[in-house]
Amino acid sequence: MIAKPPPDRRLQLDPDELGLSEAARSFYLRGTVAVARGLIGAYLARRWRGRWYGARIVETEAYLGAGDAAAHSFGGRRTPRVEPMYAEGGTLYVFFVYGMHSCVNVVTGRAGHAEAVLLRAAEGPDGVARLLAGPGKLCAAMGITVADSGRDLVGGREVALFLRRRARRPRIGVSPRIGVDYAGEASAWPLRFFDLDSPAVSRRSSAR
DNA sequence: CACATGATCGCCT
DNA sequence: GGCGATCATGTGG
Repeated sequence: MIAKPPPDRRLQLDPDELGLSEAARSFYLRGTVAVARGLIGAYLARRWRGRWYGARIVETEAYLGAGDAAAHSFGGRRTPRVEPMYAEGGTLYVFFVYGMHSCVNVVTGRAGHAEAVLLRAAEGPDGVARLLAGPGKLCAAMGITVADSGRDLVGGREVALFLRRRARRPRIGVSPRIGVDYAGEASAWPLRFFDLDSPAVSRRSSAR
């Protein structure tokens, strides 16, 4: 049996103490851009040996499916790797790139639409932020791998997404997506969202 | 600060 | 056979 990588111990959290409640299915069934914005300030969490580990999401990108040249599902591409993108909103889509990094996405909308939100950075306790600033680093710190691809977040007992009750709306900045220069005009679409007040954003943003 | 490069391999062509 | 939804490190200004 393959051992799953543990999350960073410093990310341990108590959902009750933080005033967190799990996101319902309906959260994921709105437009992808709305979900990408709504995920700023939410907590991605993973259970490991009975305890929760997680961090507050501060940077996301929307990928808009068949019509988006930057999306893995561009043109309706449907392969075993991409298959989870076609599942119901609330499913995880994790892929492996550059021979060494995993990246985690949250699928949005109804099954068959293949849209998703890439989680690019999160904020942890002091000193851990640098570990979470970037999609590959975020996955590594959380211990998330392609073995988690296809998992359902809703009611998930291993990986879950929590919203903060009574949260103030974060101030959100917008810019083009990172690392998709090959995608023609889609590379300029304003689909990256980040918390303007977080020091943990993966790259200091130009756009304000 | 702005590039430039290497590492490393699964996936698609 | 080529390249990528990345990252760390190195160079030069």
